[in-house]
Amino acid sequence: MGTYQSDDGAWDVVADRTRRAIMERLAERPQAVVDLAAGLPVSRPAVSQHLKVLKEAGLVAEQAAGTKRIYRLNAAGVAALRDQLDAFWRRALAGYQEMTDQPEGEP
Amino acid sequence: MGTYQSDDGAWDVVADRTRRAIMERLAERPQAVVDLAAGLPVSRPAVSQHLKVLKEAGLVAEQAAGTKRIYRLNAAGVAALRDQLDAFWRRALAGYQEMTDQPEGEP
DNA sequence: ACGAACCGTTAGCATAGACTTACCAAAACT
DNA sequence: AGTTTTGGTAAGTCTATGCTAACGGTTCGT
Repeated sequence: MGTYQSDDGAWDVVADRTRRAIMERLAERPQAVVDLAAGLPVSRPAVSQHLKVLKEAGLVAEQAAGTKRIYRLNAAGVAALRDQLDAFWRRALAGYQEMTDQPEGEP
Repeated sequence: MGTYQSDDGAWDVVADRTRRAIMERLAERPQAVVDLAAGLPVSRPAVSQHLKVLKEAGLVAEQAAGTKRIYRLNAAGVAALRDQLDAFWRRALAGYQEMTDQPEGEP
């Protein structure tokens, strides 16, 4: 009969494989949608939809350049995401840190 | 026409909200299934199914105690998961670290 | 021995969401 | 002006999966 407390929509954004791949490519260098799609196993519209999600989450920023739109990672958004994931680790390992050092899985 | 390279099934495990909640509760203290379900907005079988996933992923370990089964976090598995997520960050921010310091979102 | 508590599993359902196809708009080039 | 390139959006499909309900099994207590 409990409920959740932390509203982490951030996880949903990075939960998707394709979105993570997009982020990695954009980290290497800012790219246009067509360039991203060329390196991914999905169609261009799919990439566009993912970019929309990433943009709404503040993880990427666009910049028009002729007919192309160059997407790049948004430093602030990425940092915020990292914090949110770190927050999970801090909470998930609260009072558990001491055990993490001595890895005792069942042999 | 590209393809993915990193097979990260680890993300799927933590992608679910309920599973993350279970991990956090188990970090506080090892608990039985019924206790976990009492603190979560889902039924007991749902918790059982999530625990199965977590167990197969090596994130939790069970220990029979009478009719109850006490679940606890598995230190080794949790550490491995953390490493896998960190690997994403290292890759996602390769050659991008220098920008992270100067947060310049569009105003 | 009977009942109660705890739990895993199955079947079935329902929703979310990722993808493709198709269409339309805007900018640049010839 | 017409064509090409780029890309956002809409509509529709389909798969994955999280959930509940129902059942059976095991252990403890009386």
